[in-house]
Amino acid sequence: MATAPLPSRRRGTQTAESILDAAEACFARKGYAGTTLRDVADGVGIRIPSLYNHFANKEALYAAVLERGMTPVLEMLSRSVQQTDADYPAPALLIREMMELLGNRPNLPRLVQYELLAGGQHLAPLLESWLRPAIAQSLAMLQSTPAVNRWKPEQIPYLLVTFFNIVVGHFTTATLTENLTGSDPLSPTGIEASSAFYAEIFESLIQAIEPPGDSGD
Amino acid sequence: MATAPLPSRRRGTQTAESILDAAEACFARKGYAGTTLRDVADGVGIRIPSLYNHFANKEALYAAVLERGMTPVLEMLSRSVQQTDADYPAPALLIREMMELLGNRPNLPRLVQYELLAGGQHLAPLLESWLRPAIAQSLAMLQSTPAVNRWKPEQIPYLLVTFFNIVVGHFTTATLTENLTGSDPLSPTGIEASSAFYAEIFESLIQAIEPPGDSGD
Amino acid sequence: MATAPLPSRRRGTQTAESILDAAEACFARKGYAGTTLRDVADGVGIRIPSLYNHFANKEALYAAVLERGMTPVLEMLSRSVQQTDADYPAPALLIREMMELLGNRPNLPRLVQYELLAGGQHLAPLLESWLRPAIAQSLAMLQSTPAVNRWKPEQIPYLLVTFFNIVVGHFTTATLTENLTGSDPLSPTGIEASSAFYAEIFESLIQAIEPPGDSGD
Amino acid sequence: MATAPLPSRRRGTQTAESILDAAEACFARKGYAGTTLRDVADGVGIRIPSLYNHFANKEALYAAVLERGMTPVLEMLSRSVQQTDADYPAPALLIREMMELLGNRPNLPRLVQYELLAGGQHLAPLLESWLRPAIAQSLAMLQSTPAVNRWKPEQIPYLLVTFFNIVVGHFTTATLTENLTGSDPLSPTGIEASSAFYAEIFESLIQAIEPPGDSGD
DNA sequence: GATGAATGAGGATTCATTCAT
DNA sequence: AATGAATGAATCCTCATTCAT
Repeated sequence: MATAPLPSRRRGTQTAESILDAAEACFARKGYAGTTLRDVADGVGIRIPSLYNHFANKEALYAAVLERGMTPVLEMLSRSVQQTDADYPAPALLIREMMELLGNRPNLPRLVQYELLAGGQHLAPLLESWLRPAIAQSLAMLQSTPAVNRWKPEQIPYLLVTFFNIVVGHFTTATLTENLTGSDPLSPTGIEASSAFYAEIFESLIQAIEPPGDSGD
Repeated sequence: MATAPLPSRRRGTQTAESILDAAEACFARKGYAGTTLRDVADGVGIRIPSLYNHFANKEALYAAVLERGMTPVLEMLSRSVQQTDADYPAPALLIREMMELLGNRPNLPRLVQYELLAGGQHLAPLLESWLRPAIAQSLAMLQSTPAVNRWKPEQIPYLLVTFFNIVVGHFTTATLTENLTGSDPLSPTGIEASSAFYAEIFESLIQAIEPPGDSGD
Repeated sequence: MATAPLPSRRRGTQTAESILDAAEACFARKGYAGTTLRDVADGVGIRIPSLYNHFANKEALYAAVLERGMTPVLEMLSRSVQQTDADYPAPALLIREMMELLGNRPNLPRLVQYELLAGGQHLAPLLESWLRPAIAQSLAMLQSTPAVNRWKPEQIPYLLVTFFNIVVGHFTTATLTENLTGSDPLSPTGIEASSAFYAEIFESLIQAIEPPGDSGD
Repeated sequence: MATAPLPSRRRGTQTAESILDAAEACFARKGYAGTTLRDVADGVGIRIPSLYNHFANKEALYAAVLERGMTPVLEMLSRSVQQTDADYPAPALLIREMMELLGNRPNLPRLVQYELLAGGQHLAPLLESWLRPAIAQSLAMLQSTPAVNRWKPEQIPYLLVTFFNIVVGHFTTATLTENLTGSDPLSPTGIEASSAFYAEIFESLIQAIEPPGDSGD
């Protein structure tokens, strides 16, 4: 009875959600220009004009996909940054969490990569409200680690970008990687192994460097 | 005088080259689906049908762009790998060389990224003949470094992918990076600085790790 | 009032029918290759893309035209054949009926002739389900006429083809004929006169032949 | 030595002839609209612009094909008509000769059929100078046969058209016929058999009709 | 909320033709 | 005589969008 007619508000919302699902898959797979509203409508099982009952146009649909997809990512980022109070393993932990999140939503990194290639115009507003402060704090955090004696301050942003590229690239180069290793880097196992690997790299990079001349080789 | 009459055959070849130039820029900027033959033709300054005097269709043009663009990269890779006989700093050197090459052809990494997102179907044949053996030797090379005691054999491919992502990502996230740092990462200075940075990271990662403590576990 | 709002579904169906009408005229006049979708759209009074709301593509439109046009012809043929039980004047009657039918749909013979010249690929499926059995029975019928002592069994199919050619050719050579006779062979009068003529020819050909040596020539 | 370099005049003529050959095949197979200059050039083994060294344009090429093809047919017709002085079996003989000629040039009937469907505009000038008088005499000839008591004068032209359709149709319905009989109606055997068949029909039709039983009408 | 129908704009591709070489 | 290159015009078709139902 509770599920019977479904308050039409809810049903509408559900349709919109289905559209977002289908659209996310399409945009992630083929990019904005490569995706047609027919692709999306077919994915939902409705006709094209129905899409316009839920989204103003293709552009708005794309923006909605991006926003819905980015929200959990940005939330995690800001949350992770705010708990800097914890001792220090946050960075590596963040990478693991991010990898896990993206592993469950593998469309997102592709979406982001396409968006970046396209100029990132749609990402800007989202980043403006979320990532900006997150990055600021992230920088602060990084500067409080031992790495501070290793990397010059102006290199810190590059360190961030580097890890962004590693993590996002993990998903966008999946076919290539699979071709190389023979195992699927997007499978739970692959995600697990590689997130450990990336975390280790990260930790290694924020270690203080051995003062050269010590016991060295 | 040297350029005066231009042995007619030459003119055709030059047109084809101009088309490749324009097409490379378009495909790199907007991807395959987002690029219009009108875009390309306008870039060359000819009419659309003229494109068909030089390339069978959009697809063939794209393939030609990719091949022409990838050739120097693949050549460098294979060359670099073959000179493994040299002592050992090859890896870091390779990164610097690659960054320099890509810095002069910033379309290439974008082209590759778009292509990877699209499934890499067109990259496959190119990689098959060049990168495959290069990678094999590259693995061998890596395994002859001190890192061998640090990374498990099955992690080595991931190390490669990681650096691929770092280097390619440097170019595809350029706008984002610029937004973050305020300076253009694609300028000669930016390329110089970041290639040093990435090389340092790389060297750091293939260092033998300090046995934590000393006698280790 | 009867034509006022038109139950929307009806409107679509009617458009499709108008398209078929226009397309039939075009294809009959200029053949498949010579017909452009612009011709058809102009004939209907709609824009070209609207055609695609009703037919998948030019090819499908052509197939639909052919099928719609051939159906009454094939139905008549099979009907006519089935009533073979009647005494015997069926053949001549069939020719008259066919001439009358085609006289009212003079596009059809031209359509068929164009199609045959093109290889008859689209006619095959239609003929397969209708004409095949019809021809079988037609042969049986012919063999039960006095002509049986005149034409060898293997000539019977040629007799059929001959009449096919006479009837179809009547329409496709109309301009030539008119040029020759000065009167329109496609006018009701022309159809009437020539169908009598062809029927007489047919009857004459299925008469038993005079045993040569009778009353001489 | 006589065949060595081939006086360039001759060579040019030969190319033109090759073009006509290829064009004839193309036009016969696919009609005017369905034939592209690329088809023709490919058939000859030259490039498209070279066609223009021999024929002003597609239209002129088509006219030349038609004229070259029709000439022997029209010559035979006029020759055949002129020898009416011979007793009388001319008609049946004409059919046999025509079938033999067309059997060796099976492109011609298809060419003519396409041309008729297209309106016969290009055939008109040819017919004007040849067929017109031929037909006049042909009518006279027919009227001097026993059939004169059978067919009304105004039916005579239809008799001619009928045989035109039978003969031309034999070639244009070849695929259909083959499908029906299992043997190729365009093979030497098929031509031989069917031309005998058509001749017999013709003779039968120009016989005086047997006054059915009584003393006639 | 859903959809059949219509359409302006545009997209890849073909075609006949021209021209310089 | 032959042809590579260029191109205006057209062709088939797709796309995003609108609107009446």
